[in-house]
Amino acid sequence: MEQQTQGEGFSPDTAATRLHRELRTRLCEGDFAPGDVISIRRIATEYGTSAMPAREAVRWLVTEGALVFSDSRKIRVPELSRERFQEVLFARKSLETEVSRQAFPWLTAEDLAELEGIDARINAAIEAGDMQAYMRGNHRFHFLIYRRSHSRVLLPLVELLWLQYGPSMRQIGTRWGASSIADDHHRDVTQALSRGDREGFCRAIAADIEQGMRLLE
Amino acid sequence: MEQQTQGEGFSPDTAATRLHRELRTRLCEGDFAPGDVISIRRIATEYGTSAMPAREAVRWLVTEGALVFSDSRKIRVPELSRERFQEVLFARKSLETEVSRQAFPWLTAEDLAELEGIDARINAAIEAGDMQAYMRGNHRFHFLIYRRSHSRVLLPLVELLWLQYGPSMRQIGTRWGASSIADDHHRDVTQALSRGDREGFCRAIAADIEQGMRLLE
DNA sequence: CGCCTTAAAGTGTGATCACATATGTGTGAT
DNA sequence: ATCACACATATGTGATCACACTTTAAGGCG
Repeated sequence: MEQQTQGEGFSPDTAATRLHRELRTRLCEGDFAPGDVISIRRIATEYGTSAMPAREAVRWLVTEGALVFSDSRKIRVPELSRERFQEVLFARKSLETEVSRQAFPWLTAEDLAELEGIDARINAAIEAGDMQAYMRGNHRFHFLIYRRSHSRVLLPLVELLWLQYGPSMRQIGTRWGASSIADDHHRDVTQALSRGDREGFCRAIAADIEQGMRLLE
Repeated sequence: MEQQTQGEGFSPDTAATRLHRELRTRLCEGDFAPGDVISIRRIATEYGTSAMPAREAVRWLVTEGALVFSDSRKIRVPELSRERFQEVLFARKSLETEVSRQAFPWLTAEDLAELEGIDARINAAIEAGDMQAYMRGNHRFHFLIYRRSHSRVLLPLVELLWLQYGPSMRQIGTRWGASSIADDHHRDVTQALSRGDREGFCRAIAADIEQGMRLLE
C-alpha cells in the first residue's frame, strides 16, 4: 500500500508513449505545418513500429487538440483561424504569466545563464532565418522557466496550448520572414530576472506573448 | 476544398468516442471515487463492447489526466494530494473567472431562469444529502455559463480541470457531510447576473471556487 | 497452524486481420 | 476528347489473439 514507486503523472515506457512524446515535441517546435495529413500507418512505418502504437499516439494527440479530424476521418495538423490563434495567445498570456510568477523564486543564477545562452542562439537563428532553430529555442526558453514553477496542473495546460500554437506559429514565421519576430522580449525577461524584479519579469513574459498577437494584423 | 462539413474540434461518432464522453461526464459528476481501479476489459464488458473501444477511451482519459497509472500499470482514478487539489482550485479560479467574463454578455434571460432552476435543485440535493445530485447540478450550473463563452480554447482546459476535480470533490463532500458545501455562492452569481453586474458576477464565481479551497482546512 | 511455492486469473501492450468508407486512377464507352 | 463506371489504394475503426508482467489464490509441505 505504501510502496508507491511511481508518482501520479507517470507514463510507462512503451512504444506508444515514446512515439507520443516524440510527436509532441516535433509539433511544439514546428516540424509540422498546418494542414499536413497525419496517417496512422504512415507514422507507423516511418518509425518502424506496428500500427498499434502509432494509432494510440496519434489519437492521444487528437484528444489533446494537437491534431484534428478533417473531412472523411482524415487526421491532420489543424489550421488555426485568426480568431482561434488569437484565443490561444490570449490563454497563453493568462496562464503563462501566472506560471512565470510561480516559477520566479525557483530560478537560479545557472538558469539565468542558460536562458541568456538560449536567447543568444535564438537571435542567431533569427539572423540566419533558420525558423526551425528559432522555434526550438523559443520553446526551450519558455519551458525552462515554466518547469521551475513546479506546477503539475497549470504546466500541462500550457503545454497543450503550445501543442496547438506550434505549427501555426512556424507558418507565420516562415511566411512573413524572420524579421517579423525579431523584437521578442526575451532580453527584458532575463534582465528583469537578473535584477530580481518579479513583476517586471511577468510583464516581460506577457509582452513577449502580446508581441505575437500583434503579428496577426 | 471549401466544402468543409465538419469544424475543427470534431469527433466522429464511434464506439470509442461515445464511451469516452460517457466516462468523462461520469468522472465530472463524481460517479467514481479516488483510488478506484479502472480496468479496460471490465469497462468493455460493462458497456457491451469489445476491448478496443474501452482501451482507447480509458487511455484518452489518462492523457487528459483524468485517470493515472498506479503501480504495475494498473489504471485508477487519481487521489489528489491536498497540494494538488489546491492547485486545481487555484487554476479553476484563474480560468473560470476569465471564461465567465467572456460568457457574461451572451447569457440570456432564459439562461438566468435555468440557472435559478438548477440552483434550486442543488439546494434540494444538499438538503437531502444526495451528493450525486449535488455534483451533477453543480457541474451543469457552471458549464451552462461557461459554454456561453464561445471559447474553443479555454473551455476545454476548464473541462480538464473538472475531470481531475470531480472524484476528489465527491469524496470530500461525502466524507464531511453535505452541510460543509451548503454555502456556495450560486445565489450571488444569479443575482449579479440579473442586475447586469459583470464584475460582481465574476467575483461571485471566484468566491464559489474559493469556498471550495477553504474546505481543505 | 503457518509459510512458501506454484498455478491461475487479470493487467496493459503489441500485432494482425476484417470491415466500411473515401479517394484516386485508370479504363472503357460514347 | 470527354464523361462514367469500376477497380485499386488508403483511411480509421473494431475485434481477436499472443505476450510479459503482476496480483491473487490455492495447495502442499514443514
